[in-house]
Amino acid sequence: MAQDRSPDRPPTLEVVAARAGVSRATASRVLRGATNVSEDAREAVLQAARETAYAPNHAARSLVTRRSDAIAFLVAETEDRLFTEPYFFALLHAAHAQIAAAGLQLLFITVPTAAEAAHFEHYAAGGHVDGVLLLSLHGDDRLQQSLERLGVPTVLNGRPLSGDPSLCYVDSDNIAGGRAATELLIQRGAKRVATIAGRQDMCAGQDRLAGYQLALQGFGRRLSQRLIAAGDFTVEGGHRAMRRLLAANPDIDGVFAASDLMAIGAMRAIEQSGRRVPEDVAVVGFDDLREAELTVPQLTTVRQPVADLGRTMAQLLLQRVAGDDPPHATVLPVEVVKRDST
Amino acid sequence: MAQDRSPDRPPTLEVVAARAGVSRATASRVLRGATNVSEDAREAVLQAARETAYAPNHAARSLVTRRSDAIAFLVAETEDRLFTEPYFFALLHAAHAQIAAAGLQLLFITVPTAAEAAHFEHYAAGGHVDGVLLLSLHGDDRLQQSLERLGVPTVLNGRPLSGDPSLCYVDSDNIAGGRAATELLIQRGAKRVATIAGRQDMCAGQDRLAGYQLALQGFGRRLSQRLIAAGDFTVEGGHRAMRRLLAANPDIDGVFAASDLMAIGAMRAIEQSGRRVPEDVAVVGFDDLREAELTVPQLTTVRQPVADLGRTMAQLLLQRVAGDDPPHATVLPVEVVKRDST
DNA sequence: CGCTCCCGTGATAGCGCTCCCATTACACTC
DNA sequence: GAGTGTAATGGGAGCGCTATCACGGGAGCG
Repeated sequence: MAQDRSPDRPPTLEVVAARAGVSRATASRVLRGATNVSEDAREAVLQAARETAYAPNHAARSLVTRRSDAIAFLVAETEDRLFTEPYFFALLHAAHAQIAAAGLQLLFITVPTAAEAAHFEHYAAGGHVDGVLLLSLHGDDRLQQSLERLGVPTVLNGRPLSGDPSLCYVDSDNIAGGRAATELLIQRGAKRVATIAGRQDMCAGQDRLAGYQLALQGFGRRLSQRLIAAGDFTVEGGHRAMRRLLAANPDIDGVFAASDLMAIGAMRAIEQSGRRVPEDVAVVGFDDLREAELTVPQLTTVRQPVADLGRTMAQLLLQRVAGDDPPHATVLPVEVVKRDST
Repeated sequence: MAQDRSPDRPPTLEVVAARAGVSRATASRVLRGATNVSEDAREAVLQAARETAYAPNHAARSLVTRRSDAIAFLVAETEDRLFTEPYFFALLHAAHAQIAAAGLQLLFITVPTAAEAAHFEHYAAGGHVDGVLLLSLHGDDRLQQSLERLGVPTVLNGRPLSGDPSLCYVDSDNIAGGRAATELLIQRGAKRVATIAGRQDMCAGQDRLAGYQLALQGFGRRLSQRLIAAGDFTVEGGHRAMRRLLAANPDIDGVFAASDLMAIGAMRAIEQSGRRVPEDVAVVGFDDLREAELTVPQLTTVRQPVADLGRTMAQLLLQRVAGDDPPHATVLPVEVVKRDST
């Protein structure tokens, strides 16, 4: 029965079972870690598997169990900028560690266009993934909604823009971050605190602005539209926004920028206007990029728990794949990193 | 025959074939794009597939074809630092685009420990991946050698340290880059050009140093060990190395740092010594990180063709998976980006 | 007109695994 | 000693697909 197979074919369960002197069914039970197997049989099978360097055929298993044991890490984003951000690679790393520890595979997939998103939906509907970790800067959740409807559990990074409470997501506490950053400026004595807001089509941009406003209200200050400049999360955008702010309000002495890159642009504009950071204008950023330590003066900023974010997303997804129903909204705390720009 | 199946099961080939009024075999031929199918049959099948939203079952196909249609993106690296580098995410992105265009899946896998590497080997031996894109900063090629022996084609990012000519790799032209950087310094009038070398257990570090030496020789200058400082690719390492260099050779007027981060540290040390960049000491880095544009003065550096690297790796691997035998060594040109530090 | 040739097609045998069910062996009870 | 229960095992069907082979029928040939 344990006759040799065609050349170079990996050993099958059949071979292992024969070698161990048991049936295929028993060998399968052992290798799956099922109960109801005698100690003798277990050891014999394990040894036979070791000797033959047996590796279960994933396709065959998947065919019958109807599980793929694969999770998709889906990047639904057109911007190439994404791929120059260490943030996402760190997220991927942390998520992968969890997924791998659970014995699943991680498929990396990008769907830059709507057509490709539709194709993925189709693919997922075919049962090729057990779940999806979704990355979409814009919190666009149409794809997530479709996937959930198809019965594919998903977890989103960031709050869904639609606010659909049935969707599962993990986010940094952008509101608390914006608030803490602004409060720090006020506590350090800033009288007139402006903000450079991020893109308002992203929930991170919205929330950080909301945090800024909450902080001002908390200190009983009036909100002024003149102290809010629109930015786009880039260095240039921050630079332009700061110039506009200073032109309209020369007495500004504190700025919360909704990203480090914008903060860097803002610091440049402040210095070009003849003012000093932090003596004349204090600056706080958001993200804690590596760049934040390289600026002169070093940038005070808000650090996101990136690894935690990835880990949590993966854990929630694994729970959902297993049939649990964990909380849908998870918001992780951020941390203010005080450096020299305040 | 086209009877309904159990609830919520995706449609099978059987269903599509019945709907199109042909046999499973013919439907399979159409969907695989095989020839020898009449135009009528083709259209009928295609339409039936569209109507039923048919998605082929990957596991079933894989089981019989003995191909997984999956490529592993394997990160064999312990350093978490890796995951804060935009370099690798950009590489992953470019490689993925190629792989996806060829209709294959990309598995993201990290093997930080030897045990996990062994486990992956085992897994790969089971025929679960058709090929491997290998990332190992240290050019450690034992894993690559094992995989090739198992019949799993691999392509490495970076030159294998062992120099084994049977291994397939893609690398930036670090030697030419180091040479061009050093030559630029000389052409701009530097008389005494030092280098801060990268880690010598990585081929990138070795090659960039070799390029520096070639440039000096090309200009008929004597090589001096006193002008070579050991660095570790970090800001702090660059800072320390530069201090040592200046202490031993106060007349240095040009420095090639084998990474931008080290160049940033070096610039800081130069300024702390009371010298100016570039008037007293010109500086060139390597990598063209985003940080290079943010320094004051902006850093002249050597840009690697990251996207090209990823794309080329994927293309070569796909060729190898298809049975071709493309050239084993591919070295892509780098480009000097001139800014204000020279 | 009979022959070969070949194109398009359908029937069918698995790929390697899990799962359901039947069977065995061996206590234990009355 | 016959009946009942339980734990361990084996037999076999079948997951959805591809690949091999055999077959029917029309074109081309002598």
